[in-house]
Amino acid sequence: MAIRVRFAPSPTGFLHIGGARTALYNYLFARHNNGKFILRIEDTDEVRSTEESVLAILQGMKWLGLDWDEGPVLNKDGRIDLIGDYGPYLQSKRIGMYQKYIDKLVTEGKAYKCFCTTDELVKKRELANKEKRPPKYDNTCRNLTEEQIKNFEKQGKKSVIRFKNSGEGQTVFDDVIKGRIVFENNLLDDFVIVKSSGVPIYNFAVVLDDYLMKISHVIRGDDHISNTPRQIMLYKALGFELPQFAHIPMILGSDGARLSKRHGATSVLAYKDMGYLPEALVNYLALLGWATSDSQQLFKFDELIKKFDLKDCNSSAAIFDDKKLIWMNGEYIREKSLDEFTKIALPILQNANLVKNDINKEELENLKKILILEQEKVKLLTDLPELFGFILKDKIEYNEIDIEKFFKKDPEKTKNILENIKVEMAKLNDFTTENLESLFREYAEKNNLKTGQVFHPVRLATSGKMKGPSLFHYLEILGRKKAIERIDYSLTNFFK
RNA sequence: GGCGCAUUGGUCUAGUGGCUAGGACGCUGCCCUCUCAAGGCAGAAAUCACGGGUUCGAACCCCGUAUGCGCUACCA
Repeated sequence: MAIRVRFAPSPTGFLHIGGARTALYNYLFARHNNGKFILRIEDTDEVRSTEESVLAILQGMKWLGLDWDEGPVLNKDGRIDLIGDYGPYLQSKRIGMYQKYIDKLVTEGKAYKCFCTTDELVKKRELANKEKRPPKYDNTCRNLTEEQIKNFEKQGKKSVIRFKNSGEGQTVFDDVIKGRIVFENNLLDDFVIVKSSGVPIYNFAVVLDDYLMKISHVIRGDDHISNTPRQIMLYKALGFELPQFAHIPMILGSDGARLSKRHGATSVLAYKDMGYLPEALVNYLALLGWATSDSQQLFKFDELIKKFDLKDCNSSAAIFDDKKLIWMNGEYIREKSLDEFTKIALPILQNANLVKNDINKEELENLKKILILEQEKVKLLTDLPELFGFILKDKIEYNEIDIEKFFKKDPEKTKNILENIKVEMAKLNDFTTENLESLFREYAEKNNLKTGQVFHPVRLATSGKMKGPSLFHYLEILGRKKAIERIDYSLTNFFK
C-alpha cells in the first residue's frame, strides 16, 4: 500500500510546538518511506477557525522547512491555492462530500437524528455528574418514529445526527507506538457525528477525510487515543479499511503540565523571533520523543529522514527544555559558513539600526570580518546586536561596575597606561592585529606589567565591556581613529 | 467519578532477563587563554516511581498501588 500521511491542524491559532512536532514526524515518516505528506486544514469549528490561522500555520511549516505534497499552499498573491488530487484540503470545503455517507448511515439505521437541545443535554449531564453516573447520552431520540421526526421538523426543531453505538464488545487496535490498546464499547455513548448546522463533528470528518484521501498512517498526538475507538466504530460502520494508528506522546511544559502560554512562547514563529534557527528547532523537536540507539544528538535534515522510524519513538510525554535547544542553536550557528551566517545576521543587525539598509559590497565584506570574530559564541540570533554593537556603533556605553573594577582601582597607574598606549597606537605603522599585539606585549614587558594590566583597561576603554573578541583583532577592525577617540573619551570622563 | 496512556540522574534519552545502568543538555573543577565564549579533560548527579510476584537471576515479564497527563462537548 502506498504510504500517505497527513498533518491536520485546526486553524484556531498559530502552529505551536506540539503541532510542529506532529507535523515533523509525519513529514519524516513520509519522506523516509517515499510516501506523500499531506496538509489538511480541519476548520469544521466554524466559531474558532480563522483564515489568519491558516496563514500562520502555512508560514510556520514553511519556516521549519516542512514541505507538503498536497494541501493548501500560498500563491504569489498571498492567497491560498489547493494542490493535489484528493482535495479540497480545507474541511469546510468538503462538507458536500460528506452527505452521501451521512445518508448511508442513517438509512442503514447506523445513525439517527436527535432533537435534544443543548440545554437539555447540559442539564442531564450535570445531573449525572452530581449522581456520579457516567455522563452518557440517554438515547432519548434513538428510536424516534418517522412521524415523530416529521413532527419535530415541522415545528422547526433543529437536529443533530448521532451514531448508534451497539455498546457490545471491545474496540482493539495495535498502535504503532503504544502497542495494543483495548476499549470497552459500552463505555461510549451515541455520540454526535453531525452538528445541527449540518457540519460534521471532528471524529466523523477525520474518518471520512482520511478514507477519501487514502491515508495509510494516522500519526497524531496521543490526546487522540481516546477518540480512536469512536473513529474505528465509524470506519467499521462505513465499511472502510482501517489505517495504521501511531500516537505520539505529548510535549509538556517545565512543570509537567501540558505546554501552554504560561510556559512562555509556544508558537513556532515566536521561536524564529527569539533567535532560533529552524534547523535547530527541527533537530530538537525530532529528538523530543525519538532517539537512535547510539544516542546521536545532531542530525542533518536528510540524516533525520534517513534514520527516522516510528518504531523508535518513545511512548511517554516529554518536557520541553529550552536549555538544550539553545545549545543546539549554537551548534547550528557555528556550523554555518561565513556567507550563510552573514546572510542570517544582516537583517537582524539592520533591524537594530547597527547596519544601514542599503549596504554595498565593500561594506558587506567589512561586516563579514566583524561577524567572524564572534560567530562561534553566538547562541541566539537575538544576541547579535549586543555582541557586535560596540564595533558597529559610534558611541558606546560604559557600566559603573566595570569602571570601578578596571579604571578606578589603581587610577594613576591605569591612566598612565592608557595615555602611553594611546601615544604608541598613534605612532604604530600599520594598525594591524599583529602589530598591535606586539606593541601591547612589548609595552607590558618593558614596564614590568602583567599583560592583563594593559589589556583589560584598553578593552574597557575601546569596547565598553569586559567580554568580547580578541582585543587585537577587534582593534584592527575598529581602526586607529576610533580606538584613540574612545581611549580619549575614557581618559577625560573616568579619571578626574 | 469512569476509561485510556505513561513512569530510567534536574531535563531529553539508550537499554527489552545477566552491564561498574551508556550518551546528550545543564551543573562543578581543571587545561587552553588578553576577557567572554568555543574546544579539550575530569567530576558530581539514577535505591531504573513504590509494593508484591515469576525466575538461579529483573530497569526489562506478570499483578497491584501511587503519581502525572489525556479523553469523557452540536472543540479539534
